[in-house]
Amino acid sequence: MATNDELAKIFGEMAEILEITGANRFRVNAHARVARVLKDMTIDVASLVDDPKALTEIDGIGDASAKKIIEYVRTGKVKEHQQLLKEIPAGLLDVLKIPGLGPKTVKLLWEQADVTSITTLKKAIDSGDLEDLPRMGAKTIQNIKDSIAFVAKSSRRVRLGQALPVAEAIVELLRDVSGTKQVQYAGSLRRGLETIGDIDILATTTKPAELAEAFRTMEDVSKVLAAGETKSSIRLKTGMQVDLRIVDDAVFGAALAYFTGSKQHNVVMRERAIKKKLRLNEYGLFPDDGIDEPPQKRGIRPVAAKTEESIFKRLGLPWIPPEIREDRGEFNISKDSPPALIELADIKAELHTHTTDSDGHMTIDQLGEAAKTWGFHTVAVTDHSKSSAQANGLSEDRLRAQIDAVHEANERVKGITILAGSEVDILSDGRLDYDDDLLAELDIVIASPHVALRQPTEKCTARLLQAIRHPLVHILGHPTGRMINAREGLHPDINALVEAAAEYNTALELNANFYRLDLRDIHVKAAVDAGALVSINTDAHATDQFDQMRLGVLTARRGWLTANSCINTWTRQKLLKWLNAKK
DNA sequence: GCCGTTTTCGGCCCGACTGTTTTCAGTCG
Repeated sequence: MATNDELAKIFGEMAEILEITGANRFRVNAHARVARVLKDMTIDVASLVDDPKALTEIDGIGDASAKKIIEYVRTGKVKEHQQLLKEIPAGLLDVLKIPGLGPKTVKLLWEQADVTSITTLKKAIDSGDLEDLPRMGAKTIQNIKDSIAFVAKSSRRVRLGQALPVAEAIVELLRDVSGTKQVQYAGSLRRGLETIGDIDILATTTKPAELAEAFRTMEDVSKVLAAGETKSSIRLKTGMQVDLRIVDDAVFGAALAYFTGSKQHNVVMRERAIKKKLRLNEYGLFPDDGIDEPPQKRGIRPVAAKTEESIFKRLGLPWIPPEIREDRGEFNISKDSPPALIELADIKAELHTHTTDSDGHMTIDQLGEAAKTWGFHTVAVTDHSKSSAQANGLSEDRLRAQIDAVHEANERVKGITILAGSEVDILSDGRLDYDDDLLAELDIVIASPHVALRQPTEKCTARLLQAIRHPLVHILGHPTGRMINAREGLHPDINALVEAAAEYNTALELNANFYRLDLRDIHVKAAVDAGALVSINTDAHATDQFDQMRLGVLTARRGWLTANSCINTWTRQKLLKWLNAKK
């Protein structure tokens, strides 16, 4: 979906430039919203340009944006975007990305100190030119210096699987501080986003000063960024930022909803409140009496605050799971029958693992025993195929020997079914790495792309479709091959894949490894909408990696997946029947 | 620039913290 990404970038840049040049802030927001909508779409926006009505029917895209989208698809550029780019030096957009510097300050730096890039900003700081500017004291200048150094060192968002254990450790630590009542992480982490910008933690306590102090003096803190009465903010030595909010126990629900976000979801929540003559903030849902001063400061009692449920209910909504609070349709779900999103406890089988026969670190028996401790009824051995030489992929003879070994292990390891399978490479032309005769001997076949991960959309879509349509393939493994923060991977036409998957009864894998999470959330949603089956697997190479299943489940929930559409939740009988239908 | 269970025009979400000010602008989430 290259067009969507390109256009999202263009609209994002337009929003940023408009912000710096001081345009109407609602116009700025409108552009930023179009960028977000385009990024979230799985349909190629280029396929809609022949029908302008289809474009403007999308929430957030009006006549003006539709015209620009059509212009881009037809001509490869947007005139207004080009004109805006000429209005500011290109390097100024990098300056805007420095934490603490917003559009107002960037404009000031540019107009009054000739700052046009991070390089010229550094020079301006060193020369002392900034000191004469309004609101530029020694502390502000030092903060800018620190932020530049920070951005240069680590501007990346942290992967979910790395942030989650850190947050859990901090929550545990704070829970043990005297006076603490409730502690929970919120923000993008609670929503299960694939990467996390910073960790938000919410707490209630009878001793706020002690809790804040304990937080700011934790072992791995490198810098205290803020130290207020209710908000503390720190940076860890790893570069991750963590915010702690201390709130009153009686308004924990309101605060939790507020700090869980997403920002877009919250905006819609507050707008809904206003329509009902109410006012929503992190202290609760209040009657709106038209007075500007915040109601909680005037002693007005909220109509809902203690729990998230009470707030949703008062706004005429069911409790919405955090993972789908993205303003991607969650406000349309039925109050009486909200979707029953999949849960970790629903998972009864792990269908993608590697043993010491290829590049894994566990034997078949160890794999079986480990899977049992997770309460699974079935686990599949799916080592790499011969082309994956770097991963010690199995030759035909070695695979045949492994099939026998799996059957023998099944006799030894009681209480679980171990399947003989393979993660067979999808070669660059769409053929599989083993002949059909051998694949037919396996209990389960996962076909995955490992090479040629830069193929253009058309070519890789055809390649993956060939695998989906193959009569012996059960699961398309990690369909895009992306590695979060490291490798783009393929950009196939996801809608074509999910439709074919539904038609050919082939499951699409949601690989739960925290580097992959592939399918990603919006791809899962596309699969759900198309009625395709999904298989969540850890791709475990060692017994301690089964734990990553929860990351896969979080991502699946973000894609609105329910248990019955996930083959890993099925009973052994149902699963084996489905697998055998393809032999 | 977008949108409509009071609207095709007139609105468009809310509060904490910092660093600078001497009552508040700017940024962030």
